[in-house]
Amino acid sequence: MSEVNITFPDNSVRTYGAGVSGMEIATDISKSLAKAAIAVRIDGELSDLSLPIESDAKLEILKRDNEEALEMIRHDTAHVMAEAVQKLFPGTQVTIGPNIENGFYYDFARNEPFGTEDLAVIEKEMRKIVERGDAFTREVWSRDEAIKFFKDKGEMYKAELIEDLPEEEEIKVYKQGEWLDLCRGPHMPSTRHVGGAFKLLKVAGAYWRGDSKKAMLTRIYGTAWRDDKELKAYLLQLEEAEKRDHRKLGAEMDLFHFQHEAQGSVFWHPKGFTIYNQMEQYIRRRLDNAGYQEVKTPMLIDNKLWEKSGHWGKFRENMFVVPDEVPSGEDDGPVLSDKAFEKLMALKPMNCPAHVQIFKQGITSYRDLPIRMAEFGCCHRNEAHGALHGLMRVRQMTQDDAHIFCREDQITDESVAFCELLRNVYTDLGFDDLVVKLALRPEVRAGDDDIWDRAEEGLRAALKQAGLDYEELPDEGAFYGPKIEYHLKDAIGRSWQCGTLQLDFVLPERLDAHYIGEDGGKHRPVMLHRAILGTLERFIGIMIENHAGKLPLWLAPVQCVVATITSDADAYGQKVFAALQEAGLRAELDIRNEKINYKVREHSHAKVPVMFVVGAREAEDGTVAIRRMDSKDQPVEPFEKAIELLANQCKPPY
RNA sequence: GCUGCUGUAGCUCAGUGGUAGAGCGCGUCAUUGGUAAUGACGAGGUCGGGAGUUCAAUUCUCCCCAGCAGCACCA
Repeated sequence: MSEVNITFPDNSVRTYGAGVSGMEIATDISKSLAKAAIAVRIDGELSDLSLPIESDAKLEILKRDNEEALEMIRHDTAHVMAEAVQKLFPGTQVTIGPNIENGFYYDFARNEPFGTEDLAVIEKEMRKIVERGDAFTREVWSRDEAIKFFKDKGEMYKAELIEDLPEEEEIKVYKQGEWLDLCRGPHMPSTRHVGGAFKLLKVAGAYWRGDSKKAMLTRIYGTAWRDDKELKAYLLQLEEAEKRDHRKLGAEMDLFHFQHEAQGSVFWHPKGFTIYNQMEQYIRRRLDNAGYQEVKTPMLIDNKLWEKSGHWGKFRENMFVVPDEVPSGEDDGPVLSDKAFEKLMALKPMNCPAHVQIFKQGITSYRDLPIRMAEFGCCHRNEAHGALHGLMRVRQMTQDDAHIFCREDQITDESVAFCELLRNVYTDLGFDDLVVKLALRPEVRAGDDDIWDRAEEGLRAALKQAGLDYEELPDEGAFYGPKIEYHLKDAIGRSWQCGTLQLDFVLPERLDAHYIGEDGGKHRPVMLHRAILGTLERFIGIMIENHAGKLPLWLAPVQCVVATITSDADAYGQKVFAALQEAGLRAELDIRNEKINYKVREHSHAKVPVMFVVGAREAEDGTVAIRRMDSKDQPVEPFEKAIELLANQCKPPY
């Protein structure tokens, strides 16, 4: 019988008979290891403990405390859930059940969708299956056998999955007792290894293969951990994250609201609009300094321009269309005539075509390029109702938009400059952990490959020079050019695209923009569509969640509250308050007939960063007791000094 | 838009086939209190909208609307 040499992580080598399994090796080393083992890594690849090893290999025995264990626990839990569901709800078809961050889901096809109340029942059944502790055993089937088996069982989705697997792929199924599932593996030794630290979290609809034209399946989300302590910690983290929800904080802090008469559009309250204005002014300073010129263009534009720009063809279903007709003033009868649809206008969903119109006024020389045209453009997009989400996804939005008109040879420099500007802004605003993606040429595209090569290379060079790590997304670019996307995460880990840089060779062509080149002839400029924040709405939403409402001083709607302890200090409080205002700070004076405890509590809840508490002593000495959010310290300083210090700290980062 | 869940006072929520309750908030009065809730009293609700079943609907049924989660789409 031939032998295999097994090399362990500490470089020790043991020799076994060929075909030895990971479990046998673990048992050979120690009983306790065999008990704790959940999988092996053979030459870097995760594998089942039960599979025979036929040749020399590096081997690592994985236990529950390995990083990969969580992945396996979750995946195995998904299998257990699928079995439980099929047992409880016969006729339900299984489809796919991958791991996701912090958990897993499994999509099921069933005529009657699941409700939330089913989760507890399924969970109970799952615990029985775990308790039963059947071994996960692997089998390799022939393709035809597998397809026939699943079709006979009425598992049409599984059969479809197998049919679509590449020819060379082995068809593997994993059994746990009577139940089995098509699966690539690996799995832990038995269902008992799943443990008890799992919880089903929610049900939701999801399209088969992510295609809205295909069937809607029911997805069940769950989470699973090594032990109850980890599970509890995760559930607590979810709860904490919910408290940071910008919609909740927006209401509590009196920043903004939404109502059905204008769904998807923000009613900014004075405090919220203070944040908005500060952000806008900050970006304006940044843009001014970076050589941008600000413009303002119409919101309501004839659809003839949208036809020319291509939006009417490609973006119409996202637009709000308005008839260009004087509505009837009669109380009864139709408001609009039958002919109303003949003359249409649309609320702009983007600013680009309007910017091209400004570019086209007069004659532009190559010497004028690049032209960086900025607008805090108020755009409307007719988003699907289900897409709307607080400030993150709205129907009326203001972009910190700009279009850079330049020559092709300026693309790289302009892109680099933009990436650096964006990085500086994000750093100012406290985002260092952004995710950057580069969306590359899609199948259907305009422009020849040579231009695309240059465009993509230009963006890669820009990202490199800006020192940003990024992920490439093939096929995801816009039809007119590649784009860089900057993503930020909200409190519960949902990722939102904020900044973007898009190269466009198409729109200048469609709208016939040109400049006069060195050679005296007409040339097409290239357009760079770019936004740093993306939209003020979304970015402010992200800011609120990122800071849990405790915004940096320069953005805080109220920077300082002067709170008096007794009415004897009211006059002095007035004086300090006036001095704060004089220093340009956003201040409030609280001389209500309330106890200081009450005032401190209330302003703390309102997330006011600084309170100046004044009583008889302070009035006497000309001082203030400074109380900062989340701090029990109460240093006492002369009020002029305290204000000077605070004014310094309230300066915007740029 | 699709699937599921939810919709009671300004907010957070309880509750019932016989037209409603708590806490916070709000108002009035008293209280002048040293860093996260002073006390008393009071006002406030066509129980999301419409239809149906019923002697009677906030409660049961259906439709609509909105919100939430996810999917699809996207800044």
